[in-house]
Order: sequence, then C-alpha cells, then structure tokens
Amino acid sequence: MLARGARELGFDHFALNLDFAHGPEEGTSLLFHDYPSAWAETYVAFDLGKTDPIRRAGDQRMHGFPWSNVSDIIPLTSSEVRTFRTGQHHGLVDGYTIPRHLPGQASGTCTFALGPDGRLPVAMLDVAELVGAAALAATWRLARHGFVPRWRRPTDRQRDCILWAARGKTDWEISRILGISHGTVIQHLKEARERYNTRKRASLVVCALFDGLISFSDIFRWWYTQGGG
Amino acid sequence: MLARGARELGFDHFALNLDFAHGPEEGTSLLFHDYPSAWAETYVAFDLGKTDPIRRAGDQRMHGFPWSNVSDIIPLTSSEVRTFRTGQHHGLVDGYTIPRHLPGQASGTCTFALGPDGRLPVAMLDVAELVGAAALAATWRLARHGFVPRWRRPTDRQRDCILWAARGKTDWEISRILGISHGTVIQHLKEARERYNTRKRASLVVCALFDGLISFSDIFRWWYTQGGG
DNA sequence: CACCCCCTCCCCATTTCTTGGTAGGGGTAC
DNA sequence: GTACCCCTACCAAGAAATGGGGAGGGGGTG
Repeated sequence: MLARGARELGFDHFALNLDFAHGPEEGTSLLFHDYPSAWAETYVAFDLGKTDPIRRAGDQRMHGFPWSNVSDIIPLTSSEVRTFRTGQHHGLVDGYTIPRHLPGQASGTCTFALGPDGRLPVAMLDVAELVGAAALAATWRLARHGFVPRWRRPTDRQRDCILWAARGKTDWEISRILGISHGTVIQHLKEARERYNTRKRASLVVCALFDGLISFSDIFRWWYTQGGG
Repeated sequence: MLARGARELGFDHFALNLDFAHGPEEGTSLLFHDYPSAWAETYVAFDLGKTDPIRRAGDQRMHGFPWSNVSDIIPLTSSEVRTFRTGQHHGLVDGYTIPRHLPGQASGTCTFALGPDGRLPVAMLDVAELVGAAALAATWRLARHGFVPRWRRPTDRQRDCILWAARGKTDWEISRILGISHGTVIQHLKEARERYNTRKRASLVVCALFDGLISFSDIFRWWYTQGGG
C-alpha cells in the first residue's frame, strides 16, 4: 500500500522505520521498504543505519523535511556524507522524510525517496506528511499490541541523582548538593541503574533522557545559569 | 495568524502549548491562545495544565485527535473529567488537538476548539493537522534559537567512541569493537570531552545528543538488534 | 614545502564508578 | 498489622574513567 502511495505521490520508493523504546534488553525495531535491493544489502552489510544522517535528523524534527535540508538540521560528518553519496549511486537521489516520536515509547520515520530521474513533488509534500504520519501511527497501533512492559520508573530521589549525574557531577558532589551522604547517592544511582536495566552511568542518563524522566532543558537550564558553557 | 487560521478551518478558538521538559516537575513552557478569558484565568489559577487530560492524551499519540476520543486514548480520572466539564461551561465544547514530540527536548500541542454552537469540521481536520504541526514546529524553532552551541565538532572517530560510550560500553570494549587500541579510545574520548568543554563521560554523551551528533535511534537501534530483533 | 588536522599508539598517577552486601525509620496500601 | 516502597546510611574490593604528558604517519591546503 505504501509503495503504491509513494508512486501516486510522485515518489519512487518508501521506507518505514519504527523503533520501540522499552529499554536496553526488551525492545524491537521494524523496517519496511522497497528500496533497490543492492542498496538495502549494502546498508545492512556495512551497518549504515548507525551512521544514517536521515534518521539522526529525524530525531531533531517534529515534521517532514527534504533530504536536501539535512545539512541545515544537523552537522554532517564526512562519513555521513559518504553514506549519502553511496545511496545516491544506488539510485536514491533525493527524498522526503516524516519523523514522529512518542517519548519513552517509540520513534519512527517514514521516508519517500526519489530515483535518479525523479523530482521532488513539492505540491504533494503536505499530503506525503499526512500519509507518512498515518502509516507510522497505524504501524505503532498494530505493533504496540501485547507490549506494555513499563518497568518501574526511578523514584524522585533517584531522578534527582540522575539529573545531577547528567550535569556531570560526581557522586560526592551530588551528595553535597542534595545534602545527603555520599553512600546514599551511590545507592540511589545503583538502584536507578537496576530499574533501567543498565550498568553504566552514561547509559543510565541516556535511558532517563529518552524515557522523559529528565530532559535537556532540565540539564541545560542549570548549565547556562552557571555561566559554565 | 493562528486565530484567523482557526476561523477559516471552521473552529472558534486555538491554543498552542509547548513544554520544554518532559520531567514530572519543573520545566518551562509556552502557551498562546485565544480562549475566553474567564476560562484562561481559571486554567492558570488552578494550574490545570498538570491535570489536563488533553495534554496527557497527547503524550500517547503521534497525530491529531478530537476531544471526543480522549476517553478511548487514556482512562480519565475524576479530576480530569471535572477539568473537562469546567471547560465546556466556559464555552469550550469540543476540539481537535495536534500533538508533537521531540524526546528529551520538547512536547507540545496545538488545539483548535469549538464554541457551544460549533460542529467539528471533519473535512478540514487533515488541514488542521498540517497547520497545527507547522505552528508547533515554528514555535519550537524560535524557542530553541540561541540554544545551539557552536564549538568545533568531534571527528568521525571521536563520534564513534561517543556513540559506543552512550551505549554503555567501556573504553576497552570500544577498542575491541572499533579494532583500535585501548589507549586510542581513551584519547578520542579525551579530545571529544575537550571539544564539548566537559570533563565527564555522562555529560559528554548528553552534549553529543543535544548537539545532534548522535541520536537516540543511533543508540537504541543497536540495543534492539542485540536482544529483541 | 610547511602547516594543520586527523588517527593512531604509548606512558603514568589519581579519581571515580560499579558491584556486592546490610540495615533502620517513615509512609502507605491492603 | 503486615507488607511494601522509599529514603537514608554504611562497608569494601575491583573495574573504569580522568588528566597529564609525548609521538609518528597520512591527507589536505595555502
């Protein structure tokens, strides 16, 4: 259906990707597409997904964007430029990507791509936006079935510690800030790690951020008022 | 502009809300609207934003929904039902709400509401979706401005190391994964920390995430392929 | 050709995190 | 009342990160 829709909108290919955010161990991701098989194989073989600038840009946006805008959204590293060029050689010249996010639950993109002779159907982008969003929402509704792990979230105090850890404080510094003992901070962070089922401070912070437990504004609001940078 | 747009779409009022923190507590937020002033004052006075069922439903959805569907999306508590009823008494009978999310950065809704005599303009809901999303995205772009630091960005190899660090790997593990020496990984991360002007691994990851150098999907995609499929 | 940047490798000392325990007091829900 | 959760606090050993140095090769550029 999406493939037909892509044609009718004036595109050549589609790709729908949905990542479920239910923690390190118990998650899944979906990928449907009708990209040229040569490119798909290259993509998987070189694990290009991890350096795909399109996905990264999607994490910064609330709605669709043409690929030509990616460099305005995020800084491109040289290897990402290479990924991009390789895709073009495989017949994926341009495209339009619609991202959608549900904090702590899922993130996904729906992309409509153009072959070598294609031109971006500017007039249809708004429709593509709606079609892509509908496809993502439908996929999410279908896929979430039988899903509700929702492990216990960290407590208030654990969250405080995570927040200060995200701000780059050591356990001892956090203890001074919160007015509790050093060992207690260690304890809170220990239990928080268990709740997110991780074993490293850095990924604890990542999990808390993605889960919506803490946010960048939480972290940086303090940062800027400090004058630190 | 939004007020005019709301009228043209067949609605009576609009409200645009953007929260910069998903965290349970603190967080800055924006609210633009042309609701009846009596309702607005009540809303603010009782801090109803925290118990507004519309917002909570928005956290569960990737795209727009009419208010009549809210009870299908989330279970309504008695206080939420009260909020709802109070709104109706103030002349807000029905509406259509468009949510958008950026995990860890912002969440917002754009609502078009109907007065006592209004009927939901079903044919225009898709347009409302686009208009609301555009308004949210524009607000986000404006609000985020002046937020993005512009230091020298980490190199490709430094980014690789940050990404694996965000995934909870140790320096030694990263060295095995990338096929380089342990000391080199330490060196890359050391220089990456200097570029982001931070001294801790956790805040290095936070900076890289906020900067868009790495993204949540980069991090979690790998996790999914490890355990879940 | 210098010069800068990137990637790679190495040394050392110190600080910090992680993991494994145990345990009391206060609040709340059944 | 009993059970559970949260917050607090402590100990100790081993693993990992941080900060300070230095160094060579390759690539691109003025």
